[in-house]
Amino acid sequence: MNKKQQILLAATQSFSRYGYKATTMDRVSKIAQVGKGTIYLHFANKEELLKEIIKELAAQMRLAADQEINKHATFIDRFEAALYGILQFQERHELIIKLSDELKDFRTPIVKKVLADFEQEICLYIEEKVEKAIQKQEIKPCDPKLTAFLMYKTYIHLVNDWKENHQPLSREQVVYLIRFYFLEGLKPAAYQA
Amino acid sequence: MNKKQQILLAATQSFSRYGYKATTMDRVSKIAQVGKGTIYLHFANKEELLKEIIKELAAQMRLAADQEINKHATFIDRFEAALYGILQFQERHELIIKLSDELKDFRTPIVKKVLADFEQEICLYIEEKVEKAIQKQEIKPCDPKLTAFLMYKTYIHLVNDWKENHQPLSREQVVYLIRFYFLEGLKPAAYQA
DNA sequence: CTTATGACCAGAATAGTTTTTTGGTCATTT
DNA sequence: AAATGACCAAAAAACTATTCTGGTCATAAG
Repeated sequence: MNKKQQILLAATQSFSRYGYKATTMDRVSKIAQVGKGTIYLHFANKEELLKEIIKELAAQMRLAADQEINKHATFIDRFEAALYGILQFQERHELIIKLSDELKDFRTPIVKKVLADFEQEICLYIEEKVEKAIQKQEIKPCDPKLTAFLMYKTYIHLVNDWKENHQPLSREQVVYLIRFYFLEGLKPAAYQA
Repeated sequence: MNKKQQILLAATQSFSRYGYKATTMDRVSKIAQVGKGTIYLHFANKEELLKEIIKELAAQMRLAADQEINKHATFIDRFEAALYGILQFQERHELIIKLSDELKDFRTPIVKKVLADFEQEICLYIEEKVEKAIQKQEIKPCDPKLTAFLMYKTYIHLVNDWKENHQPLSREQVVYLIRFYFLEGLKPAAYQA
């Protein structure tokens, strides 16, 4: 029964473990215990299969963040809560990390496009929240698109890039640091006046 | 006469225009109007030639930044001035940009290493300045290494990555934005108390 | 004797060719 | 109507032949 779910699960597994290129449709059908032709009853092609998985992942992250957000009143608390919500997805992130690594080794245009879409999806989400916060005067006026872009990139740097040459940061540290740099700023209180 | 300078100039030119891989030692010797063997009297090999060029570039940037810094009294002014100083290097940056692009297309370990060294060089420089500023209590206490890392990355994002999908930012905008996000923070004045 | 050179060579990169793999189809089965 | 897997064209990989290039060094110039 529900063959489509089996296929999605199998594909997610294989993409996460072996990457896009090294995942064959044959293998997916084997893992899903489904005829290869069956995959094509549900997905137009390999690219669409990956796209759908990523789309679902983005939707789930959005949902997780929104749920956390609703528990808090002030922007700063909501901001931290949303970050926590997203950071819970550790295993799900593995797919994204695997695809990012793949992009460094091979030049697979499909993977590049899918990841770019994912990035834009997340940035748009952050952008929405930033816009609302500006309207409510919970943060200073700023370019929401640019702010979202920098927040996302900073998040990636703290979670992924920093650990390449240094001790990796804990979830708590990441949340603290983003709050510290984006909300508080480095200027000491004495200078504020 | 001063053959070493001729070689450095020729190599810089060719590396900037064609990248590391596509620059042949033959071509460098031709441009420098020097026998190929002569290059090897001054540089151990192709890698060392690039390294030396990058090292000099880093030193020049450091000097430019320091000179600007000395003209200003407060950390914020010095910070902006140093950024301006570095941003003046437009043409010099072309070498770095070319090498960065090359890294995306081919997997040349030497280029990767050289660029990583360059990045670390700049981060170390920023780190020094941040440390001093903390000591003088011109900015809040923070991890200097991490702060330098984020500042550098943010700078690169604003100057390079942002323009891939958006209108490029002017020098003035970049300086303003780094100041805005790193020093001021998004938290509005009302929240400060 | 010191400095400079470019013909030369081994190994790397590239181009060309053959073989294998794989995304996607569709006639057949369930 | 839903599912399958043998099948095929096209892409990737493996292999080979050819060209290119970093680095050397015997020789030349100063």
